[in-house]
Order: sequence, then structure tokens, then C-alpha cells
Amino acid sequence: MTSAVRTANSKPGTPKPASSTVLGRKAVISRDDLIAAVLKLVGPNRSVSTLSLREVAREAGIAPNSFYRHFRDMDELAVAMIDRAGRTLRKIIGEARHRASAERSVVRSSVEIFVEQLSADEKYLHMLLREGTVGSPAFKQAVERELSFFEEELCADLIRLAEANKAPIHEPALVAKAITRLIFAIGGTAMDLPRTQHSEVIEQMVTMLNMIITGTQTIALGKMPLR
Amino acid sequence: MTSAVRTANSKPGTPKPASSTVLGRKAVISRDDLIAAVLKLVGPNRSVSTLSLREVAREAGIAPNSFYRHFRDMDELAVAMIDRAGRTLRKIIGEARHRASAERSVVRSSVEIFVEQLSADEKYLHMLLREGTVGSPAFKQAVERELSFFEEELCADLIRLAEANKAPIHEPALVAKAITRLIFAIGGTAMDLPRTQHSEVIEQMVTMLNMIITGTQTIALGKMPLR
DNA sequence: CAAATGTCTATACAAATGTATATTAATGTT
DNA sequence: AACATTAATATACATTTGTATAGACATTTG
Repeated sequence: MTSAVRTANSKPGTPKPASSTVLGRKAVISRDDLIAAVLKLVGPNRSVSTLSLREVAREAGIAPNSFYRHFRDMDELAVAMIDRAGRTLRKIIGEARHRASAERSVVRSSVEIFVEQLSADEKYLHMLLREGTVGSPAFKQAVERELSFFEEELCADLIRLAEANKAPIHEPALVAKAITRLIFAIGGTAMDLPRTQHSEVIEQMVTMLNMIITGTQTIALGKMPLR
Repeated sequence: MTSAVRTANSKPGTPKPASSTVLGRKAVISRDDLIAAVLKLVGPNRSVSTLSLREVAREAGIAPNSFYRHFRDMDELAVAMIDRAGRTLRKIIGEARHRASAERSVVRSSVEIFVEQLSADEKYLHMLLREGTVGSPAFKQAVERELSFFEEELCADLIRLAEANKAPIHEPALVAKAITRLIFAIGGTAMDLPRTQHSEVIEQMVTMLNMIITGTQTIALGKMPLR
């Protein structure tokens, strides 16, 4: 976790390293176009790890070799996509969490937004949810990094909520990790389900999260039922 | 979940469909040898979805075409492996759960055995934990099937424990699902960690599971602390 | 305008892949 | 012993892959 973080930049807010377009031909295609091509190709039965460089170039409408102008190889592209996917999703969920408040609980509205994104046009979630445990070390690291961002934000939220509700929780960091991993795992399999079953998935997720939260609160109160 | 279950046999206890060796040459290589070859090739940076038929044949020491005597394609091999992986792991965990009892809690000893298996020689867990969300529909279905087996066994255990302890639990099936998915998700990422961190992973898992169990018990008692 | 420079394409090639066809080898049956 | 049947191999072929090399085009700078 300490040694090899060389591929992607650590800060989550740097879209381009440096477009050194000071001279030469105007770029007719951009990194974004290649990312878009991958998003078009990735689907329920197609993972990024099985995409070939040529395939992506074909979809993007460029010559295979032009690919190298933008990425060193498919792996670098994949990492860039994870970066973007994480940013995008965190923004969406963040907004949802913000506009939650009063009526619907934060848990429920967050879960709803999340599940909604499962069938969104942008298939960012696809990569983040499914391919996190396959691929190059750099790729897995990128996914892990994004997941930890989610965890951190969630952890902060949990602490804030605990103070607001005067309902302390036990080991908030662990709670955040459990919630994140659980939701992402179930989301990864739920993507294959028809949309008609999404409401059922939401109910399941909400119930699970309520169990975890209830549990951590109960433990924090020192009142564990039995054993 | 209902329509297409054609690739693998539903019953989890049929190793071979029918070795119709009534005539001809004695098979010098078996399905098991090919499976062993895959297990040798699969590793932290190599997923079964990236293995080629020729590669497996090479590792097994046979001509590429001989592969077809045993499997229609790599996908069928992968499904067969998931089958076996599930059976193997369920047996291991089942025994561990059985011999748990008294001293160490069922939760703790099961988790310990599970994490122990992460670094076992047999790399069955590799496939079951990581590649479940990538691959062909048949493959994903096979993984999903094994996971549901785990869930069912765990669910039965939970109900039994609840009755024994007079500590009822809320929605045991959902609890089983949450636990299974959570453990598998975290296990999938923990496989990359050095073994020195495994004890830490165990502690995290146990704490998480205690939260879930405490939560479902608290809810079952109708005493949710606040909301 | 011309030179320089970066973007893109064209062509090419070796390597690897899945599979078709044909052949050889070993086993069981008669 | 002769045959039938099956397992495994050998050879081959069309595709696809990643990438090397070289040239064409456009655009900025001098």
C-alpha cells in the first residue's frame, strides 16, 4: 500500500496532466473520445480487461497507432477511466446525500441514487463495481483508491450524523468500509438484473444498512443483546 | 434467474456427467488435469478470463486440439472450476463451523478459516472471490449459484443459533446474504495483502459481522436505538 | 512564406489465437 | 488376430493482436 503508486496522480482533482499543445497539428481526437469508445464497448458481457487496443481505436474511429498519442497502453486508459468514474460517482452521490435531509433518510436516498445509477447510460459504475479485483496491479490500486475515497466521505458523514443525533457509533471507519464494500458488491451483481427488480434491491440494501447502523449504535451503547 | 440454466447441472454433487469410456484409447489426460493447469496459471495478476485455450493446453502438456475432448471452450472449463471451487470451499468452511463450538465463537472461527484459505495453495478461492462479476453469463451464473449455496447454509445456521440462544434475528435470509457478500468482497481485496496483515483483516471482518448480528438481533427485539 | 513540430494514417510484420482436417496410437470387442 | 472406436497429435489457415517504421497533413512560430 506504500510502495508503488506511480501510474496515476494521487490528487483526485487533476483531469489532464499537461496538454502540451504548443505546436503542431490540432488534436482531432482526445483522451475523452477514447474513454467514450471504451464506455460504448463495455457492457454486461464485456469487461475492459478483454478489450483490445485495436478494438478501442476502431470504435473511436482512429488508426491503431494513434492510440499511443494519448495512452501508453490499455492499462493506462483503464486507470484513467477509474479515476473519472470515481469522481463522477462521488459527485452524484454527494449531491444526493446533500439534498436528502428531512423526509427520506440519508441512507435510503443514497441507496436509491446508487441503484438508479446502475442502469444509467454512462457505464462508469460498470467498471468500478465489477472489474475491481481483476486486472493489473495499477488498475486494482486505482479502484481501491476510489473505494477508499467513498469510505472516507461516508465515515465523515457517519460521525457528523452520530453527533447530530446524539447516537454514537462504534468504529465509524469500519462501518464505512463495511457499507461501501457491501453496497458495491451487491450492486455489482444487481447490474445484471432487470430494472423491475431494482426496487427490491433497494429494499434489501436499506435493510442491510439499517442492520449495520443499528448494530454499531447498539454496540456503542454497550448494550449488546446476549453473547 | 429462471430462464437459462443450461450449461451446468443444478445439483451440486455430480462430478462427472458420464465418462463413456466403453471403447477406444485410455484417456491419458483428464478434466482434472486441465483444471489443475488453470489453477497453476491463475494468480494475483492473471484471471481466468484472460487465459487462452492454447495457454492452458500448453501448461497441461497436451496439444491444443486435445482440449476439445474435455471441454467445449474455456468458458465451460471455467464453469466447471467454479463448481468445484464452491464444493471444496463449502466443505472446508462447513467442517470448520462444525468443529467450532464452545470456546471460539462460530463467527470468529469461520472467518479465521476463510482468511486462512486466502493464501492456500489451492487457488480455488481466487476465482470464486474475484472473477464473479466478469465473464460470460454462464460463468457469472455459476458463481452466483455457489454464493447462494453459502447463503443458504449460513441462513440455516443463523436460524439454528437464534433458537439455541433464544436471541431471535430479523430477516435471517438477508443477514446471510449481507454476510456472504461482505466477506467475499473484502476477501477478494485482501488476497493481495501480505499474510502479515491477515490477522488485522480477521479482526475487521469479525467486528463487521458482530455489527450485523447485533443489529439484526436488536431490530428483532423491536428496540432500535433511535432511528 | 518557410521551417519546425506534433497529430494522424498507411503499411507491415511477427506472434498468438481458435479451430478444421487428417493422421497416428492405443484400447476393448469380436 | 482383425476390427472398431476413441484419445491424442500434427499440420495448417485465417484472424487478430501489439507495435515498429515511415510518410502525410495541419498548425504555430520564426
